[in-house]
Amino acid sequence: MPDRASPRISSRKQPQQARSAGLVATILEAAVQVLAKEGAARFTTARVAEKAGVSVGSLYQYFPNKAAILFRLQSDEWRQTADMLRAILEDRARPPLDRLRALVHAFLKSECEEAAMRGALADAAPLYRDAPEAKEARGSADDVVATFMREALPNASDAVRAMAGDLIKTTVSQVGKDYSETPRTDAEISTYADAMADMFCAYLRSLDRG
Amino acid sequence: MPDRASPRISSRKQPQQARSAGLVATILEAAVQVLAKEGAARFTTARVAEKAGVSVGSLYQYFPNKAAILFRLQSDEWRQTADMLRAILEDRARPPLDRLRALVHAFLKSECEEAAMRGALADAAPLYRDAPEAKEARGSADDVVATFMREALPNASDAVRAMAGDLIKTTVSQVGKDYSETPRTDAEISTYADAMADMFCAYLRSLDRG
DNA sequence: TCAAAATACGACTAATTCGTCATGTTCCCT
DNA sequence: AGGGAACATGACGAATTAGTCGTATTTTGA
Repeated sequence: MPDRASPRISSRKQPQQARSAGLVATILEAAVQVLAKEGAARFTTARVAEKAGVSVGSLYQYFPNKAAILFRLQSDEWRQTADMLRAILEDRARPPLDRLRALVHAFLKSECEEAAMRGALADAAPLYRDAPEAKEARGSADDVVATFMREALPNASDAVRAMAGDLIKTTVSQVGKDYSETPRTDAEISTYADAMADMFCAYLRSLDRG
Repeated sequence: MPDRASPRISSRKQPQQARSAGLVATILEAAVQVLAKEGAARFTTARVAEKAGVSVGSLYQYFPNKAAILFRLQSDEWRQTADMLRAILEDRARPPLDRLRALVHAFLKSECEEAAMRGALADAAPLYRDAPEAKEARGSADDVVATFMREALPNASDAVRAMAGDLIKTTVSQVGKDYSETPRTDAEISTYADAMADMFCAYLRSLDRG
C-alpha cells in the first residue's frame, strides 16, 4: 500500500547521442551509490544528480520521476539474477536436485553481494512495486520453475508440483532477502545454503515417494 | 538503512487520568485504520490525529514521534503472535512435528488476517526497525525455538539444531509475509500451511536420521 | 559554415511533513 | 470552592522534496 497512484515509470525519452547515453549510465551508477550509502529514505533525485555530477533537469529528461530510477535498478537486478538462475535450472546434464542445490547457493550468494543497496532497494519498493511494468516482470520466472518441477517430481500431480514450486520459489527469495540483511562470510552463506538445499531435497524426495 | 538517526521511541509520558488512557487507545486504533486504509506513505501524525478526533498536540503528548506509534503497533503484534506460538510449541502433550504443523497453520492464518495493515506496517519498518527497543524484541523468540528443537531433533548436534531452528524461524516468518500479500481463502491458507509443514517435517526427519 | 535539433542547466514553485508551544480546558484533592 | 496539576488544542515554523521551465550550450547534418 504505497503511494496513492501508480504513475508511468517507462522512459521519458531515449538518449540519442553518445553523451546522453553516458549520462544515463552515470545517473544509474550514482543512484546505486546513493541508495547504498544514504538509504531509501534519503534517496532523492537531487542527491542522485549531485552524485552523478549532473543537474536535476538532465535527470528528469530521461527518467519521468524518482520511481523510474528505482524501478530501473530493480529491473536490472531481476534480469541479471533471472538469467543466472535459468542457466542453472535448465542444465539437463545434472540431476534435478543437484541443480536445485546449485541454485540455492548461487541465489544466496548473489543476495549477499551489495546487500546494502539491495536492502535499500527493498525499502523503496512501495514506490515502484505497484507500477504495471513491475507486475509483468514477476510472471516470467514461473515457466522456468514449472519446467524444472516436472523433471524433479515426475511422479507427482500437477497440483503438488505447482505448490512445491511456489513454496520453493517464495522461500528462496524471501529467506534470501532476510538472511542477507546482516553481513555474512562466504562460509556462513555456504552452510546456510546447504541447509536450505537439504530442506528442499528432503521435501521433494518425500513428495516424489508419494 | 532507514532514516539517519535512530531516535528514542519510548513513551514520552504515561497517561495518568482515565481520559488520557482512553486517548492513547483511541490513537492506536485510529493508527491501525490509517495504516490499513491509506498505506505507509500516507501515514502521518496529522491524519492519525484527525481520524482519532484528537489534536496533533495531544498525540505528541504520549508519543514522542511518528515512529513511536508504528513501533507500538508492531510491538503489540509481536507480543500477541509470540504468545500464541509459544503456547503451541510448549504443549509437550503433542509430538513435536504435530506442534510444528500447528504452529505453521496458526502463524500463516494470523499473518493473513489484517493483511493490509501488516503490509503497511512492514513498509514503514525503516522508520522504527533500527531503534534499540526493536532490536531487543527480536531475541526473545530464540529460546523457545531452541527448546523445541532439542525435543524435535534429539539425535542431532547443537550446530545442526541451531541452523535448522533458524531456517524454520526465518522461513515461516518471511514466507508468511510474502504469502499474505495477496488475499487468500481459508482453504488456500490451510493447503499452503500443510505444504510448508510437510517440508519442515521431511527436513527434520532427514536430519534426525543422519 | 550555420541553423535546427538535441542536450544540459539550476533556480524556483507548490506541496507536504514533522513536531512545538502558547494558550485554554478539565480534573482532582483538600 | 479553588488552586494546581494534568490534559487538550491547533495555528505555526522550519525543513524537505518532487518536478518544471526558460535559458544556455553542444552536436549534427546539409
